[in-house]
Amino acid sequence: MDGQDLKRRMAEFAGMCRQKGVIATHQRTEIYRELAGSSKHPCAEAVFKGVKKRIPAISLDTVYRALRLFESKGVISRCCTIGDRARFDADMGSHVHFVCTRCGRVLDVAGSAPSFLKAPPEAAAMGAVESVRVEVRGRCGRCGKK
Amino acid sequence: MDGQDLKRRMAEFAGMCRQKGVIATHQRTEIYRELAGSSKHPCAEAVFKGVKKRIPAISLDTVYRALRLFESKGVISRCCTIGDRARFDADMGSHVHFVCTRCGRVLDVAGSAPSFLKAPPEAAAMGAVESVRVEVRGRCGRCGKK
DNA sequence: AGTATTATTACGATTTGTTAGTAATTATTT
DNA sequence: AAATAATTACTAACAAATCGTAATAATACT
Repeated sequence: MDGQDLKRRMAEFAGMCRQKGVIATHQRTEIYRELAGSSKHPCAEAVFKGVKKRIPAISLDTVYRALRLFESKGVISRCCTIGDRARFDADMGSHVHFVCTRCGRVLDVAGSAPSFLKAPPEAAAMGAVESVRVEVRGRCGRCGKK
Repeated sequence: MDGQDLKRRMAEFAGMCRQKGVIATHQRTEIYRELAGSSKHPCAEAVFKGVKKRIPAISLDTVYRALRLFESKGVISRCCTIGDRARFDADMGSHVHFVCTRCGRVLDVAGSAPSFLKAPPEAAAMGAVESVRVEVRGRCGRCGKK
């Protein structure tokens, strides 16, 4: 995620908020920026720490509220739970995650074939599919070297 | 899961415990049986309630400890988190889950094509893959009829 | 078999992630 | 600029999960 990408994401954020009736306050904008500017799929606490550098008076509670609001409006997604902390992702496009079972890092798998992101027909027969989540678990490169 | 299947699973459990140095105590055996005998992917509390019928004095803490131990030894897996409760699965084979976003049910998707359970090559390049988890989210048949 | 040793269980108390109530603050409307 | 509505920050609460520990059960040893 370079500066250009982030800029585009922030513009999209403003548009989504307008469209979905979410007031893009200063705090919420910075919370989103923290999430969109990171490739770490951070937990609420990590987002809080990051935003705090720019808005020292922000409260953890506001971060939780904003993340929950964003999620309910489809602006971000709760991508997985590592340990017992929920991790978030500003990228709403279909993609695969690599989750390291040792260090807990969540990495984006670039350019995954679309076949991995379609629901199998047997699942489609079970109900109305809304989304498909593919998570590859294993030991990441950094943890691999024992 | 019929009686025959459960019986086979319990035998496999004994073998896995022996192999992995886990003492198969009475409590642990019943905890595993509760999980393997259910197709509901229960949370810790639900396992506790089930086992309690057979071992009234069992404590919730013992259930948590056993589930954590089993997970760390690869005997069971924590399949997902619904609401804020972790759900568990005794089936360690690759399979797809259908998670109902309305009622929280977690259903097994039978007979999914193996292509859905293979890691994409891009992911395999990122580290040592241990498992692939596919979660289809949507409204289940029961919740579908409004 | 009986004793020593080690591991597990149950209990209670704690910790921790997350949510809720509310007064003060900020943004929006008139 | 005053009034109205929404959001924020604070504190407290809640619930899932964990930890310390004494009692208990299981294993190893002789």
